[in-house]
Amino acid sequence: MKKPDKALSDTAIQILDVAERMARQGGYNAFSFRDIAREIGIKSASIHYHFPTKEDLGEALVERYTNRFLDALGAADDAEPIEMLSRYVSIYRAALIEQQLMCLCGMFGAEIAKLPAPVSERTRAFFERNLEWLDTVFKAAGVQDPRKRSGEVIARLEGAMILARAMNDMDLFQRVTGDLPAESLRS
Amino acid sequence: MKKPDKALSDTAIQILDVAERMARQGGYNAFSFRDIAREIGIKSASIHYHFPTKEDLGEALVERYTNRFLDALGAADDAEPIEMLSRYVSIYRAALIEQQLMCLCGMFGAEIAKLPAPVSERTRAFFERNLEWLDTVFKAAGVQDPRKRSGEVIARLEGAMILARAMNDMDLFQRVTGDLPAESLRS
DNA sequence: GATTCCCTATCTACTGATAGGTAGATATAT
DNA sequence: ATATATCTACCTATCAGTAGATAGGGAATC
Repeated sequence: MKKPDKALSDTAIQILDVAERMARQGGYNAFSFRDIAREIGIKSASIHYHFPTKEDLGEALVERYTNRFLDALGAADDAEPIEMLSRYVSIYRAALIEQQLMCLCGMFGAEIAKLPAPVSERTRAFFERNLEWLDTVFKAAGVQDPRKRSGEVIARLEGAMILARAMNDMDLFQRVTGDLPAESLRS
Repeated sequence: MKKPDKALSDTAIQILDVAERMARQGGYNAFSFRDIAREIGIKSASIHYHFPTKEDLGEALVERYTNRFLDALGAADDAEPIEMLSRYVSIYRAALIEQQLMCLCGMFGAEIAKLPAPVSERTRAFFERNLEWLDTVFKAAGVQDPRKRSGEVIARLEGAMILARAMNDMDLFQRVTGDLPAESLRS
């Protein structure tokens, strides 16, 4: 029997979906209550019922994104390190290629100096938990300085998303990250 | 005898300086004519005299940033590849550590889907010229698939800036990019 | 030498649009 | 009756952008 902390209403989910897409296209200042409301066919005042302030909405956005991300990753010891790293890369690739969107936390990470504190803290937590997950994988693989490797992996993936989108060349993401799993396990 | 295309007035330079800092902190929507004007002690209407629209200001921002960046890089064959790559990394490091700012084009690259076309085009041109510069270095070093290596270098540096800022841990940038010059020249 | 004209650069005052946010009425369903 | 969810109507602040007045400095003309 599942017992979610708070069950989100359909409307709340719609709001999050639309806001997430807008945020992942243009950043924290690129989604507005009015735009979201217009797209899902309600009034902007109604959004405040579900998310009292924009800060709250931003927090909920990062929270859901982080949970989904970690869910998709699964346990860091589910399989061999090389396979776990391939899975890690494929999640970024899917976001870029299939959704045609930037990573939400990559976007917010770039803007972090101007985000409301609760949002920036959750963004930091996203990266912290990703680093920990990767650390576990690299430790299992017996590499030196796992934290360094973990940072390299995240940096290359976030940077590759930006570069591929800026160059409007999604193949570039594949070229830049294709060998990442094997390379990052080299001693 | 130097003959600059257009000499920028002191005020125009001040506007660009303030706008660049704001943009590199929070993105394209994080600088406003009013904020810039307030900081340099003029009225926002006066900014329109120097830069008619925000789009024009954004373009000028990326243009100046790109020119300065390429100037700092110098010719790609100035020295040995390993030295040129070290120089490349050090320019990013200086921006992050000394200025405490994100790369302007890394920021705009993330937001590229929502930028005015002239700004996004110039942002793309920044990366194109950076890739070309790195290609030249890697070709001189005789590595295979220079474009792939160039993409990896840019991706790792832009991503490392985001990660270090998000984690509020500037040493992380150093750890993630410290070996980059030597590593990227390995066959 | 004084006057006229023009260019640069700024100002005041304004516009219409949009931002996030609030109060309170209303409808629906349990 | 109460809780949920939405609405209308409004607020203040800010956004980019415009029109037109003003001031100062040359340079050319008288």
